[in-house]
Parts: sequence; structure tokens; C-alpha cells
Amino acid sequence: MFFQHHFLHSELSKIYQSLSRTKQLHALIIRTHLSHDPFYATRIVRFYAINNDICSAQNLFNKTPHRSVFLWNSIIRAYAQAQNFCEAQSLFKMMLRTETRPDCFTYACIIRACSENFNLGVLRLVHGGVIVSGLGLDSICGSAFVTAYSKLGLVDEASMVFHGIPEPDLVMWNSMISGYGCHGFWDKGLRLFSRMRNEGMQPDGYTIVGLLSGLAYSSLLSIGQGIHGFCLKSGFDFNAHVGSVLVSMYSRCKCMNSAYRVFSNLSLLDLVTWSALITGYSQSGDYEKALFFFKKLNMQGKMADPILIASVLAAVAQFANVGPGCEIHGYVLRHGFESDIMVSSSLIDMYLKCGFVGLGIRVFELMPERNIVSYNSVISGLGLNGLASQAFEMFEEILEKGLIPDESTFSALLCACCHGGLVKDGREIFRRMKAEFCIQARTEHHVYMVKLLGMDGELEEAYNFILSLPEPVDCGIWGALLSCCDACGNSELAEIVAQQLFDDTPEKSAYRIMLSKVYAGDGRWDDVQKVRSDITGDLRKMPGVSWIEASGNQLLERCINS
DNA sequence: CTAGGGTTAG
Repeated sequence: MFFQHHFLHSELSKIYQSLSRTKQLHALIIRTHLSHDPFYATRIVRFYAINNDICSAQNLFNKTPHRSVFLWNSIIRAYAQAQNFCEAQSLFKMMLRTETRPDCFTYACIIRACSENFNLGVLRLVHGGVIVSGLGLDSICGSAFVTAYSKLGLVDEASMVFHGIPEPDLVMWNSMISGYGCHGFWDKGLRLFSRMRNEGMQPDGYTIVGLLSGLAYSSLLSIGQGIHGFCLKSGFDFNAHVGSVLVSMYSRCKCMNSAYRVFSNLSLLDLVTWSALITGYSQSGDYEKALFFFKKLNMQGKMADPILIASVLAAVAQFANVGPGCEIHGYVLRHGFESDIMVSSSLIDMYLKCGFVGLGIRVFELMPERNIVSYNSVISGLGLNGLASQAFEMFEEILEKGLIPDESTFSALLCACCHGGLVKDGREIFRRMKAEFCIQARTEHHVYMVKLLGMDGELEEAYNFILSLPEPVDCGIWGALLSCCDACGNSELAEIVAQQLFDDTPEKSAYRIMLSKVYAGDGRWDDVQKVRSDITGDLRKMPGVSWIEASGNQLLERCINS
């Protein structure tokens, strides 16, 4: 008996178990009449959960009469991690009706589940429950709340929770710094970072990740470099998380040389680190390097995952080069990634941007399940290829399937209307977006509306449309109208619109050049001269460059427009 | 209890 206890203890303390091993251990525990012991039951429930067999976990839970808080936590966590929020929540409610009180880990698990399911209502209820149960100042619940409120975009509430805790621990500081980082409040994160160090708290890898994730523009490069220096001094650069966030920070700051230098100095390269580098190249437009490193990764016998494939396909789509796209499609089929929604959506996008409408539709039709992004990809691709009526059929299908269209759906539809000159449908869909789907129009929607009206010659209406918008109106919207004025040769309105733009953004020479083009179209050369002489600073536009690939040869076409 | 790469949006 003692031997068996000892053996089971050591087997159950191992972290990784396969499902068959779990079943063997479960059978052994039943044979030795230990299955009522909550300790063993808890372990086996966890192993079933790790191996995605929630059914068996639930069965064992049901059969265990004495349910410790650990057993409850294990089963609730199992459902929460399997994204089954409803079950997790109903088990939690069931637990509240027993005499076993939830502990800080139970609450933390539910709090996390609320944020992952974007359920603010339940989160607030749970927050009340936590305070009532006396865990209001607990640091484990506290950091879970800070993370949850930040994830839901309520950074101010997160910071209220944080500031309500008298002596925050390291996890708490980290949660708040990450919360700021997620929403780009890098300055607040940095201020908190210096405060925590003043209070004698030693930062760790989590702290650094939180700080760096908020740096998203190239103007923040020097701040990123400073934090990088701190990492080197403190020896955090060996951490895989810190390494990949450094790579992506440098990528976001448009500094691919540094991103590569960090990457090549890392001792442990995992898939995420590779992905950070490849995505960096892909998003900075260096599609050849993105593909080169994708191949290099494969040469090392490592397999890409859906996120990485989607990102590489996005790079291929940008350059409308179908050859490598097809190769990756082959890779997807060989490795069984075709059922992944993200992968299929980016395949659709790639084929449609390359002009292979049939192939894109085929991928779409073969998808086992689709989400709104899949539909958005296919709608925008159809619009791009001038197939507006098919795009609208897809929109109807979204509604039939009970999916909820989002901002991007309407962007794609409005874009399809612009391409097809469907003024009536565009007006109608814009109205429905606001009235029926309660989506607030964003700048891009307004730009499409102005283009749609303006290119149809309804310049007056487009102008009045902009005047009806709440201030401040984005310069992109006025710019769209100015380009319509140019296309229609209406110099009167062009002058009014351009004046507006000169007042708002005097530094942008592009609008002055556009106005001068309109004058030139009217033969008003004196006015051309006058507008051009107002241009200060750099008036030379970057020469436009375009490539075409024809039978394996890259032809470079260069057009220099002043 | 806290962390890294992300498909659609001419």
C-alpha cells in the first residue's frame, strides 16, 4: 500500500501526461480504492483537462463525493481554458451553493474567463462578490481584476483597483504596467516602472514585456533602446518572451536591423521569436526577407503554426505575387492547417488580391467553419475585383448565418460600392450600418462615402456630407473630396476644400500639389505658380515605383511625377 | 494571479 501511494504521488506530480497515461493512472487509482480521495481526483481531473478530455474530467468530478476547493478550481479552470465560459460560470454558481467557499484562485479563474469572453456584466458581479467575501484587497484577485479591466479597455478602472491595494506585489505591478502597455500608454507604464523601482521592487521579465509592448511608433525608438539597455544590464534578454517582444518592438519602430540583431543574439529561438521577426519583415514591406526567413525556419525542421502562416500570407498578398502564395497553400494542405479560420481567411485574401477570384472562393467554400473575418476577406476581395453584387450576396449570407457584421464588413462593402459606382447601394448600406447595426461610422467609412458621392459627380452633396460630420473632421476625408474635385475638374470647390486643408495641416505639401493640379487642368498657370510657391520645405515627392513580375523576370517601372 | 508573434479594413 505504501509503495503504491509513493508511486502514485511521484507519477501525479509530473507535469506532462498523455491521455492514455492519464487513463492508466485513473484505472490504477480506482483499483486501489483511492478514487474518492480528493487529492488524487484533483490531479486526474487536471490531467484530463490538460489532455483536452473534459468529458472524463467532468465524470470523475461528478463521482467524487468530497469536493475540496482544489477540485472545484480544477474543473472550473478546465472549462475556462477550453473557452467554455457558460459551463465554467454555471459550475462556479453551483459551487457558491455548497459550503465550500471559493478561494482567490477560483475568483481569479472566473475573472480571467470574464475578460476573455468580453463579459463586463459578469465581471462586475464577480467584483462585488469578491469584495463581499473579504478578498477585496487580495493581491491575486487584484491582479486578475487589473488584467481583466485592462483587457476590456477599462484602463482607468484597472488603475483604480491597482491604486486601492496598499502594498502591491510584483505580479500586481506587472499587471498594471502590461495594462498600460496593451493600450499604448507607454508613458504611464514607464512612470509606474520608475515608481516601483523607487519603492524597492525588483522588476522581472513580465515587467519588461509590459513596458515594451506599448511602444508602437518609430518616434519611440530611443525609449525602446533605453529599456533594451536595461534588459541587457539586468540579464533579462535570455528570456524568450523578452526576446520576442524586443524583436517586435524594433519591428514596430521600423528598425529591422536592430530587430534582426536581437534575434540573432538570442540563444533560444522558439516559434514566437521567429514569428516576430518574419512578421516584422512582412509588415515593413520586406516581403523577400519574410519569405527567406520562413524558408529558413522550415529548413531547420521547425513547423510553422497558423499565426505565422497567416502573417506570411499577408506579406505575399501585399505584393500580389501568387507563386509563393500557392507554395504556402501547398504547405497548409500538407500540414493540415486548412481548417484553421485564420489561415483560410488569409489564403482567401491572398488569392483575391492576386486576382484569382475562383481560387479564393474555392478556399472559402471549403472552409469547415467561418467567422466574420472570413466573410470580410471574401467581401473586400470581391469588391476589389469589381464583383460588388456578389459581395452583397455574401453580406446577406452573414445575416442568414446569424453572424454579426463589424466595422470592417461595412468598409469592405462601401469599398465595393466605390469600385462599382453603386451610389444608391452605398448610401443604403451606410444608413443601415448606423441605424440597424449600431456601428458608429469611422474615418474610413466617411472617406468611402465622400469618394462614392464625389466620383459620381455629386460634389455638392459630398461637401454637405462632410459639413454634417462632427468636428474635428479627419484630413483624409477632406483629402478624398479634393481628389474628387480634381477628377471632376471643379476648381471652385477645390479651392474651398484646399483652404480647409491648408488651415488644418499647413505642413502637408501634398494638398497644395493637388490644388495646383486642379488649376493646371483649368489652364490657370498663374495660380499654379502661386500655390507652388507657398510650398515650403521638402516639395519633392518621392518618385513612384512599381514592379511587375513577368515570366520570372522582375521588370521595374519607374514613373517620376515631379 | 501577470508576459511574447496575429488573418480582414483601395
